[in-house]
Amino acid sequence: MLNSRQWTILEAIIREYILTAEPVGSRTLTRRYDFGVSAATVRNEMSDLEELGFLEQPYTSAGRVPSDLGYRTFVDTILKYNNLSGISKEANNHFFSKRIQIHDLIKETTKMLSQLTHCISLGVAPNFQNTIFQHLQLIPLAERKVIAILVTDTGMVHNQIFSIPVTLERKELSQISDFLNDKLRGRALHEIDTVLMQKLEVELVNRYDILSDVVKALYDGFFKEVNQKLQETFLDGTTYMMDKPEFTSDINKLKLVMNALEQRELLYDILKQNDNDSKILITIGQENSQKEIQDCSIISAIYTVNRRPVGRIGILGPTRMEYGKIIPTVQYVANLLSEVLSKEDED
Amino acid sequence: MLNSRQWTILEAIIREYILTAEPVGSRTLTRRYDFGVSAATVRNEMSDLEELGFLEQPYTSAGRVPSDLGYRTFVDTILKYNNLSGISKEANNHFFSKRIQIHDLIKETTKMLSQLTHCISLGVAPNFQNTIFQHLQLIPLAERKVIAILVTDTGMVHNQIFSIPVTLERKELSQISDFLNDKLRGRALHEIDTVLMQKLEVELVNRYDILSDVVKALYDGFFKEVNQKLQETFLDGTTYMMDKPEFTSDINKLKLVMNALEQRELLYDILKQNDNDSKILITIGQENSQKEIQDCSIISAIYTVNRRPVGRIGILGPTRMEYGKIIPTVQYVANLLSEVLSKEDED
DNA sequence: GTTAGCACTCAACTCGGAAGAGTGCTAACA
DNA sequence: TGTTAGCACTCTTCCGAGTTGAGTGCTAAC
Repeated sequence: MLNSRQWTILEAIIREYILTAEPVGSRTLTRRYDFGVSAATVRNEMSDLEELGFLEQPYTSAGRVPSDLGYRTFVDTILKYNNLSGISKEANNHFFSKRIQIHDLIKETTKMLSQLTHCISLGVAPNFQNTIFQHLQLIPLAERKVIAILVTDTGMVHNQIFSIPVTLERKELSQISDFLNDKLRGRALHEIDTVLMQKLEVELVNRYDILSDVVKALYDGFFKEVNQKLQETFLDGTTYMMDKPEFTSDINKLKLVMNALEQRELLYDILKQNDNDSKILITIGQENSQKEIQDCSIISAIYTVNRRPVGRIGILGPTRMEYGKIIPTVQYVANLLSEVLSKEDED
Repeated sequence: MLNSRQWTILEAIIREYILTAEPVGSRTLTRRYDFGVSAATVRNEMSDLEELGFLEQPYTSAGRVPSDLGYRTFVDTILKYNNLSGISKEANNHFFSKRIQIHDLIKETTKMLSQLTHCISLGVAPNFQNTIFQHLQLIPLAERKVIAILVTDTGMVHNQIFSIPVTLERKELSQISDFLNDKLRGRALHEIDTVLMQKLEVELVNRYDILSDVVKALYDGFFKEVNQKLQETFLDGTTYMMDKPEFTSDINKLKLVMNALEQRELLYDILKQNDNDSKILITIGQENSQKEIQDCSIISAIYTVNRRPVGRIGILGPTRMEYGKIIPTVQYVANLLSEVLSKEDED
């Protein structure tokens, strides 16, 4: 589609614009890059590239700016030829050495990611639907209040407080825990559905009195599909955006983006979208379905626990970003996180 | 110190400035308020008020702006005469009805607070040093890994994963849990100090082998003073600041403030400072020890669990803020939170 | 196909003047 | 003696005109 010279020029324009955030003109470009042709020729090529949709002109007689399509082809190319400049090795495992709680771990990881990329970092806690039931413990908390603690194979700990119609002794609760542990240990959480729970409920009621409530509460709290929506999301590095010219000029743009991100559901959708196998996911500008962030690009990567994909971590920044550096950084950090999460069991 | 007319004028200036964010001059003031004297007289009074330090002049021949001292006296007066205009009753218990997890509860509460006040809201999770040990449960997680779950009287659940030199069976861990529960139930967490733990350790070692590690890990994880520093802090509504003229004009100011608040320690210090009995704490401008936020005021209130103060929740905004409305709102929300936290045990 | 040259465009900057809000001072008044 | 009207002065803000400079598109020549 594009000849080699057009490629060269397009790439140069994008690199230049990423650096300066200023529309780039034919003159400046030929001064800094040697294409073996004059500015006039470059001018003609740029005109063609605009016609083809790779470039845009903010106004007549301004320089050119890459369009979403321009960025997209740029990104596809560097991904294809793996033309990714090495990432800064600032990312160090030291971060991870002490932390063990998943919650804090993801929090710290997103923080690190924003520090490395100078973008807003996003993260979502592991989807525990894919993890495996290991142990359940019911503990009386107060009159008719029980806390249920669920431990999964990945070392994640969830707890849920709920009310039951009668007060139960520690011992009775233990018996129920034991019963459930017996039946459920080793199962993936998503296997634990209504059918299975109802079956258990029936068995239980034969043994204990009014305890369908317990089972119901557990099901609602831990296993129900809907709960995925409630999964915790993380956000960090918003202040970095205040250094980006695209936002400093118009604080309202930034406000829109921030407001959008503060809605947990939206953030969750962003990180959940297209949750397919593609390890790294890049959406540029208008490719994002959310209007508010159509001036931004998102780069996210899957992280895994014991090779099972359980969540995403990534960054959001202006479409003008250093894709060549940021993409491998996101990938690297996601890998790091996967390693730490999978290693948990050793040591 | 100030005569009645000076008070009236000072108050009018502050109200006017809070509303408009513009320096207020004698002319505009007399047009909108009737002091029974002319603009010239007001001018003289304003001059005096400036001399006394209650007002400031951005530049010669501009209007006057309240100084920190001005705001301070204003706030003290409305506090003294309880001249607080009622808060919007938007704050509804509905928010609270479903949530039970403390973590989420504080999160939602801070969110609500920022929505009500249109300021950045701050919160710190309950200080569990003041809460009472209720139940400890040790559960094996994996080879040589144990998870400890601590439930306190306020319904807070803490968990901590740690390694031990040998692998222990569920039963053995249960025995240790039982032993510790027996010894520690009913004690306030801050009572559980090195001395007590060492005593227990000695007893334990007589019964089980190498288990001083367990005790040590528990101590480090739950009871050590230092852990207070790690207490979770919450922050919400930062986007509201982007509507305030004092920040939109200079985005760097906002960046400084945000950067400061993103440091957990600093935020923690802010909410911990002067953690005395004064239920509501107001620091205005330079009264804040942190340089970055000396253009801001902080209003925070203690929240309690069963009448024991355990944390603070509050807001941060530009010194020019609607003290008359915000102070009672913060107070109200803190009370609401206290109620919910204390009620937990019923229902 | 490439290039040099030229006319044209448009944002960004600068400068000066006018407007407007405000002050401080002085002199008169009750 | 406190209050007020008037006036000169100050300083920011706004606006418009002129200038600059980077950039484009077109044309004609190589």
